[in-house]
Amino acid sequence: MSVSLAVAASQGHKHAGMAMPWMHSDQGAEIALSGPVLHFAPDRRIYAEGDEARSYYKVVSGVVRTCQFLSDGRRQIDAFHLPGDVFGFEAGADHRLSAEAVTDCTIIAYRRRGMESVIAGDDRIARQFFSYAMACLEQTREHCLLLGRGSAAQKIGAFLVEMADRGESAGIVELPMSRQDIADYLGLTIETVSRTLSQMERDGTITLQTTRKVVLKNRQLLEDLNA
Amino acid sequence: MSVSLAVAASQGHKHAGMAMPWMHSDQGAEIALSGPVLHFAPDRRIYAEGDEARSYYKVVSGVVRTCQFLSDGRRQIDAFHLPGDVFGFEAGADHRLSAEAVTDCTIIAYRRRGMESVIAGDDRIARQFFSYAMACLEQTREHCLLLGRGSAAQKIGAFLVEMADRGESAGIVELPMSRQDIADYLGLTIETVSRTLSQMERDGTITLQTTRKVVLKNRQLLEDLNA
DNA sequence: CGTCTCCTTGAATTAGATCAATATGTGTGG
DNA sequence: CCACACATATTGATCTAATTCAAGGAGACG
Repeated sequence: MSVSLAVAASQGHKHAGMAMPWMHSDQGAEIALSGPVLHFAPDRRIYAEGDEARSYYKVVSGVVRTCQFLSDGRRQIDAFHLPGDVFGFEAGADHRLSAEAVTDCTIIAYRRRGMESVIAGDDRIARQFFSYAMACLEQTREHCLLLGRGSAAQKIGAFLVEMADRGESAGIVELPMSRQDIADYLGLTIETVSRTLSQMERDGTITLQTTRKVVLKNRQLLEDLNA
Repeated sequence: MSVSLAVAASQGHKHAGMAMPWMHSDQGAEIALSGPVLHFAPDRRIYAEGDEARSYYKVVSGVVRTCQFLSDGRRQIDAFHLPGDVFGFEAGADHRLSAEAVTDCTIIAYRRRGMESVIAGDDRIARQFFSYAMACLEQTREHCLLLGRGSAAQKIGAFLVEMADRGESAGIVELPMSRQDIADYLGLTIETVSRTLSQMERDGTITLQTTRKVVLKNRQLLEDLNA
């Protein structure tokens, strides 16, 4: 019988190092069986900024966005979370970001209490949590670099390359999110996102098979836009 | 005799919880005696992106900036580190950012080897390292929000409030860094930084006693610019 | 077939960048 | 102390990339 990762974690005896929830392991099925499984329809809120951080989550299928809202109604998307990614992991008592379903999605919740016992009880796991936090930090810094310094073309280029790297097939990028989502991730407007993609298609850098399916005709060119 | 924090850490027996290096404790003197102490003149490099991360550091006096350089010669400053702050802390083998002295400064280096033994040997310390990483993450996300969404006035306003909160005296903000540094932190040009500050002075929001000394006449107004 | 939402395109506007002087320091040597 | 040089900062005049405002299309779905 397959023991729940969350339970294994809270017991703190087992070395679950090979199957930490943020590792996109091949034992997906086992992990999928292990925790409380939740479903969300597009644009449904998973948790809000300020909610008590009782759990953290792993995406099984679909896509989740984590974001902050500003008083003027604008939104900054911090990250898109694809299957295998973990989100909602907090040091403090509350969530600092909101999380919402981008597409229909299935996620597993892990009790946070479990996490803390684990850190107290297992060095290897503690170090992995630490590494995970540092990885997030690095990713966020990369995002800062893009937001602070990039032209629209640089931002879109970097975004497409990022999505290509995270996706299955190398050349064809499926964009599960709307233009508005992309705009809010990159600090642009939907019009600029749309125009930039159109321009790239005219240049022959990409092909837009459908609005949400992009073929990278010249990936090198996209990469060269940045560094 | 006062035991070096770095040594205490590498031995991993003592509970140094109350004096973790990133906590700006009152035992500054003790800590200052404890590690290898280094001095840097303004604009001197402390380490470069890609250097092996043998140590992490704590600012004793002066100010340090951590930054990334782009191929086109531009620079994104990730953070300014004031006395008491820790920087150069990495999960991986290498530094992902460069660190440079903004002003004349004194810093303490902590052997990284120590850190790892500590994490392995002491749960409380492991958790504090984790918390530190998460705190950095939160700060970086805040920075993203500013970079992605702010107008020049919002960025400068937030920056002044941030500096005011971190500094000694509430109303008067000493800016140890150049306009170029501020520009590279906020994703602006020096001209825009200068113009925005001048405009704020004309509005009566601030007074520029000297170019590096700002009086916040109406802090509330600066805060309201953002959220 | 119509309605709704999302996306694209066009024209006008603007915030910030860029280019170009000028000014304000700040330190150095006479 | 002054005079000079050099770095840093301010200010002004354009320029431009991206936003805003305003229509149109293109799919999805009942």
